Amino acid sequence: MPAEAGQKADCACSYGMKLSWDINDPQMPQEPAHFDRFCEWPDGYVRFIYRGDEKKAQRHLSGWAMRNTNNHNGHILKKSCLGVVVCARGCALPDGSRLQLRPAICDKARMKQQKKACPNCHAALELIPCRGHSGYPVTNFWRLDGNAIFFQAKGVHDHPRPESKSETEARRSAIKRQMASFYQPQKKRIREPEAGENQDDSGHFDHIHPLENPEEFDIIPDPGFPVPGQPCFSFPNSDAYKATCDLATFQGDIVPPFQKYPNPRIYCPGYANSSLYPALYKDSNNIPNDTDWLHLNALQYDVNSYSSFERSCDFTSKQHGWKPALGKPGLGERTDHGQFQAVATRPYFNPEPPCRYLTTPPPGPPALQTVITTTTKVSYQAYPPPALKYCDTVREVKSLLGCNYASENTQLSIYPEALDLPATVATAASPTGSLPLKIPGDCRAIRHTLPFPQESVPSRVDGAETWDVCPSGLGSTTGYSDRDSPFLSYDNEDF
DNA sequence: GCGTGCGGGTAAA
DNA sequence: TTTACCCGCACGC
Repeated sequence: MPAEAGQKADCACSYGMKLSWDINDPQMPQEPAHFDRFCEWPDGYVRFIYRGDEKKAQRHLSGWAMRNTNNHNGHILKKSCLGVVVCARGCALPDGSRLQLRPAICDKARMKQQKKACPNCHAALELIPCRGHSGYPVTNFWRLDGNAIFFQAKGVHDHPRPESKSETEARRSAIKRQMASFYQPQKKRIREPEAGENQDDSGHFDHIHPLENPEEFDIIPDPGFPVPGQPCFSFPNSDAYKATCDLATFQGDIVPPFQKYPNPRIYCPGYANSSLYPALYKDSNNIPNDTDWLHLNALQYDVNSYSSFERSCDFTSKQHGWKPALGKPGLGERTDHGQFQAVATRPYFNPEPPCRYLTTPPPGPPALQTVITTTTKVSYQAYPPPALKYCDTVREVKSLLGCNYASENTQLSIYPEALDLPATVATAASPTGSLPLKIPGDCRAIRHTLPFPQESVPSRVDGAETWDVCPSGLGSTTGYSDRDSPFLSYDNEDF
């Protein structure tokens, strides 16, 4: 374990974070001596430098459902997170996990996707928008410069991980294969006398009732919170697989009778009157009025990934007192800690971790003007490099995290400079060094590492946007998929 | 059909 | 001016 932890610790401090640069810089680090391993699930204010021949980096891949965002900058590709699609009821799957689908990137496809029913409870699906960056979606920036691909993420995903792209693609391809192979015998049976007993649609479901839990076939079982004993599914019976596949596929085309529910308050009782509902919640007035809903989802959020840190350090978070928040919608704590904008605008998750350390919540929309989130026609200005390196104090936090490495096969990149709460003014990360870069909610939101008993306030370094908790590299890329193995299943392609 | 990248355009702050 | 976001288009798989 020590060796493993050490390896992860080495990866934790990405090379990109060691160097001081910002995606908006007019001049990027030239010919980096090292490159980072590709991180499929970047989270937090992280930066990576990938090799120019890194295929995944070239494709700007991400486990998160990122869509292209026009920043009117041809040199820097900006992508924003779409969030995750979940069951509106927050139904629990047999394994205790939650439905966490990957939002379709295409707007049209996404709208279509949201009209589908939960494969588990047939309730409506809901898109949980990402609000991890001061109330706005987490943004990722890609920039090709020389022989390196620079990546910078801004924001902390405040939602569970969706199904990764690779998983989605694998599942879709599997579905196609299975569909092709399944319908052949199906047609044969229809022609056979004994097969004509029930061939209509309703009968179809009756046939496959034992498998009417297609949630097993399209589930992200809590990516950051592996359920012991059921990391993946085993289906010795391939026929059952096929049947379920078809079922799920058909279900996906069924418009549920209760496609939407009429009570938006269920999303966030504390912010029911908020006019800051995400744009993607244009139809948020159709939310299931299910008293369990909020609890379930709050629980899900706590259990899953209410932040990158929990995702990577979930066990640690419990060990250090976050678990009591489980199941608590957090209204009281919201009151105690104020309304964190990023959370207040998105009522889905328990905002406790991000809020816990907020002191003066913004009464209204976040001070976005002080947060550089895009690269729109950036007016470049030279700025002095930071005096300190990012990882100077990493060791300290690493020690804090030492107890949680076993929690997940992901790596942690902790950049404690951002843990410095008072240091909400950063200069290094800003392309304009002379311009104080205030990091309002988003920076504070990631200070959820502070509950550690060994809590210490690392000396401020620089670059408030450099705090990083990233299940990066092989840990997330391989371990996550392998662990969860949701794509091993067969499910509705529409999901 | 969908993902992806690009770019025009608009609204809000 | 900055930023987010909508939309359409083209291209590739």
